[in-house]
Amino acid sequence: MPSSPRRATLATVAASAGVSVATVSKVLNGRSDVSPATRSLVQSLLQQHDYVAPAPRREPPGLATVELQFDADLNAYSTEIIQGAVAAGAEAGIGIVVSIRSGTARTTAWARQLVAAGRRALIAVTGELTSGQPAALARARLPLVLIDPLNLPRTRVTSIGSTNFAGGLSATQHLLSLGHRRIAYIGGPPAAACNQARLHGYRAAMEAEGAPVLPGYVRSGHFRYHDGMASGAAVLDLPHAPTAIFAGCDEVAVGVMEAARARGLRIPEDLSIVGFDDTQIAQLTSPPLTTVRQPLREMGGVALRTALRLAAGEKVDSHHVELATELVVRGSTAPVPDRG
Amino acid sequence: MPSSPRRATLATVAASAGVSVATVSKVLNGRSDVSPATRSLVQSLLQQHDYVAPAPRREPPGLATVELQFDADLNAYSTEIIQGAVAAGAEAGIGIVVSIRSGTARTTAWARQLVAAGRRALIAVTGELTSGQPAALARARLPLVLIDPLNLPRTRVTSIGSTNFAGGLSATQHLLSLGHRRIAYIGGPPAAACNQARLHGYRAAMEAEGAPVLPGYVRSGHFRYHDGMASGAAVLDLPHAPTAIFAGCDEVAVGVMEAARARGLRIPEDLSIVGFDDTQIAQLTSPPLTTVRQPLREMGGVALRTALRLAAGEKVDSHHVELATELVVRGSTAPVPDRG
DNA sequence: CGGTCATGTCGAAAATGTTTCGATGAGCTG
DNA sequence: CAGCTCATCGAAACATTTTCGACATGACCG
Repeated sequence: MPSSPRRATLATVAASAGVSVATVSKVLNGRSDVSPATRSLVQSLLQQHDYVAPAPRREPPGLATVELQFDADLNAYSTEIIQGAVAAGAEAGIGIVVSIRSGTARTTAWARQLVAAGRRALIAVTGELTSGQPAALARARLPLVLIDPLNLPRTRVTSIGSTNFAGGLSATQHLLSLGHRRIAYIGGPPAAACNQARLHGYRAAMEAEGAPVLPGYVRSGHFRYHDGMASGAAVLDLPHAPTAIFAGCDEVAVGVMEAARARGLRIPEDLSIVGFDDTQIAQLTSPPLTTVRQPLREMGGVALRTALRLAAGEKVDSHHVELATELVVRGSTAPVPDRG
Repeated sequence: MPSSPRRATLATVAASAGVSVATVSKVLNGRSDVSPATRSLVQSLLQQHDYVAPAPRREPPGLATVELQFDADLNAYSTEIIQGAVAAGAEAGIGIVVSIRSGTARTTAWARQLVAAGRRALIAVTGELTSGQPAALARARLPLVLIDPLNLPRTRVTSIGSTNFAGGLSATQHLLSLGHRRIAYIGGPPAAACNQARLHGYRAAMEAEGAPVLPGYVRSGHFRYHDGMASGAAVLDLPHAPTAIFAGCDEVAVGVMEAARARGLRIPEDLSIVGFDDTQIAQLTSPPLTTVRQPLREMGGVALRTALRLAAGEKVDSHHVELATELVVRGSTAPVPDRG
């Protein structure tokens, strides 16, 4: 059949099917008043004629969305990221779709579905990527931005983080400057890049000061309250217990606080604690938590803007951006007690 | 202006603007061959006539979305709601777009924009509605579900809450059963329906037990840490200070805890505290907070499913649904100290 | 058996919105 | 002033959806 110069319309299909235009329209819209026989006839002819919906109507102004995906249940950290992304999205007229990663079946199909649903980009927070996923997303033309990725795959992906090394350094220096020498580090997953950087910052500060990292002083686990409590208990029960603990995140710090209280230790008189993140809970503890502020809202905002630039086809300046951390001194740190 | 029985069409607007249908169509589609004067004239008339795009065409294949709007910065409470809505959305194949309410300019235009962007419904959390807003949303055919609304407008809107009265009752009864008689209530905004219900539950329990509500024992403010600390301080400095405090939410409870600690009071030995919500922070305090669990995740999920039913044109069983609250006893409450 | 009624299919015509293309007139140029 | 260009606008053609009535069919009833 000679390809007609003009695109097929309902009229074309209707004529070749021997039905009215209205009937073809009904088939397209899944109306009920079409007999199954007619329906399937029309459908096959629609395919034969390569019928495609006409004029993609008015592109609605606010349709664009970006998917913000978390790896696990939301917590205080997630909340700050969401807040930042939502605020930046509002400025750009972009909606933020929050999702929680579940058993990822087929990445390729999933990515295509997201694109079809209008997502302009995907921001994955603290996620673990298999090596094939960036490729699948690229095939679907879905830009990817990572926030605090657990692992960095070999392929070039864009990621946002903060100066974890500097943060770990300054937290530890703060404790050292208060006279502490026996300082422990209770961190997160050993494989996580951000955890490693914080740990190295801690080690660097200790080494520079000539303070020894005693055996059992470096712990890992998850960035969760219960891990903090368990690791805190273990460290405090050491024969040479520390006088200060640097926790890998605020939630862990709160767990450490609880372990300390259970042992009758006063904070900060008997034990100093520094957290990391400066989420809302850092201000709710008693005493308020000294912590390394990670600009989580800004990170959410930067991730969104970066994602939009990628979606617009622009090049980004750098594959990895780190925002500055900052030590926030509150009430959970004090000079080392007289008798260590 | 009398609402016409039929929806406004391009022809309606064109007639009232004194231009052709084609011109109005061009304005809608942002074509260039319309003079600025005509364009703005038509645009204002489009608004006046509440023109909404007709037949939502064959729906795009992708996932539909529902807007989840918060009234202020996100906190632990918001996080639970988001989590519940996202989980329920994943099951239904619906994306959750989180947004934070900002200076709402023109509700009507905003609602239309949401519809155009593919939102199936709007869930507003703890928001304050002006009386015109439900009408504007209805005109745009955007179903509305409220979670814990501050005020209920006269018009019928669908809302989700929890049994605040029963929660206030059981929290207070718990304290009474521990022997407390001097119990204060530190709540949220006086006008908020949920706050009033909790307060009345408190009063009912006190009255049933014959325990007097002493002067100054009922405080209001916002549901925030600092309000809790300020009101807690005020109550604890009364000549007849309470032996127990029922706080209107967990964050306020944490503020009260801090005020108590600043006065050298031990919790729970010297002062019992009960919170409300059972957000994540209730488990992070020291001691862990006794609180009234509000099923926030379930509320988020129910709100989403209700919104989807409304969007599908189904009737909902009831305009207001309340999920059950439940007292969760942890470590912040204890029998009244020997010498009241 | 004939009449009536409900139901399922279908299309003509009306409605709605978009696009094309020619008409109009203002402003500019020579 | 003739002639040209260009922005603006609407009539008409188009594409699609919706409404409503027509028709056939079969069930049910007297």
